[in-house]
Amino acid sequence: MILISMFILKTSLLEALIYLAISSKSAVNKQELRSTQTDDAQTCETHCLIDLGDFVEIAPKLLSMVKAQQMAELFGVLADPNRLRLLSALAASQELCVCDLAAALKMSESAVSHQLRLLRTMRLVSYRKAGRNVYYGLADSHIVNLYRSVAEHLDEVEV
Amino acid sequence: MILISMFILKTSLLEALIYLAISSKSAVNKQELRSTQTDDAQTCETHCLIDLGDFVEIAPKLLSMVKAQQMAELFGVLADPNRLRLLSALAASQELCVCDLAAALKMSESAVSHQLRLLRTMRLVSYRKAGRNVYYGLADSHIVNLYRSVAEHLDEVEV
DNA sequence: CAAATATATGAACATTTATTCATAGGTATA
DNA sequence: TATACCTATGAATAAATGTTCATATATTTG
Repeated sequence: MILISMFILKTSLLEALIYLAISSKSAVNKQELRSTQTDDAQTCETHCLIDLGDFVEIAPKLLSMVKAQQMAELFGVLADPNRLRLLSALAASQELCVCDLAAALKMSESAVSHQLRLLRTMRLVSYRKAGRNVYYGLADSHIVNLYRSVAEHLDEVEV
Repeated sequence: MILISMFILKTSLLEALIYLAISSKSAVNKQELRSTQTDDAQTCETHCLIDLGDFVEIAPKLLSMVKAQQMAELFGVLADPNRLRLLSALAASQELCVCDLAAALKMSESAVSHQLRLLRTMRLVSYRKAGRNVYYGLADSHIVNLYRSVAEHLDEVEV
């Protein structure tokens, strides 16, 4: 079971999803992790753990605040229907301009632009300016692959 | 490339993430997908697509509103740091009660209870009542597996 | 039975998020 | 150069989200 998921991760595109999560601004992580580890404040009198020693063991396995925040942000990008649809459009075509994306998704051009800015900030989309048009595409990023995997499978199952 | 991701999906836990996304309330999908296909409203005069025919081709590949919404909700569960930390705590131990979770994560018991309710609604956690305590654990869900994949890899990389 | 404990929940509040609206910047075309 | 077009962006508005606070329910213990 563990072996399987390890293997999957090695080959999978999910891999760098995680990479992204920790590579960006993880300078504070270590320090923060430690504090979470040692501090076992308790609000209730009687602990429910079968073995109280477990409490100490669990602490170091907890996601640190910083990591949790980063993972949450990552998943958060994919937690909006319109962003997913934007990605689906970009996955369907090589490049698309704001105007076409807006038309295809029936969103306002402003809304599209705003969301693209977010995706651009997260480095999920590529940006190419040509004349007065700006062409967006999927960046060579792993979240994109995650999305693709999910979307492909979605199609597969639906058929 | 496609082959690879197909294989991954077959074995992967991501698989049913998607399953979940479409299996629940996808009755409206077909109808909705069609409308998205045929309707190519255009807000801009000059399309940026190299080939205008692409526009028609892209439409059917777009995520439908319903699907996008379902996928977004799915990812949304994992888009909160405290929920991720709750999951990490439950992953570290077999079962934990509300009170211990609150203590371990330094959250109020109320906040924990609220979040657990959400996780319970999404069937991500198991619920076992014993006396006046309630023990929560990770359910055998695919979203949980997605989380696990990500979290495991996170550990791996950090070391 | 009364008091204490563990959990759940509704309401209020604060924060975040996504859209729209108005406007500005930059580019092509007349 | 003036005008039209595409995109970007700040501000405002609306909606969703998460926490706290107060309270309710249920169970155990004195």
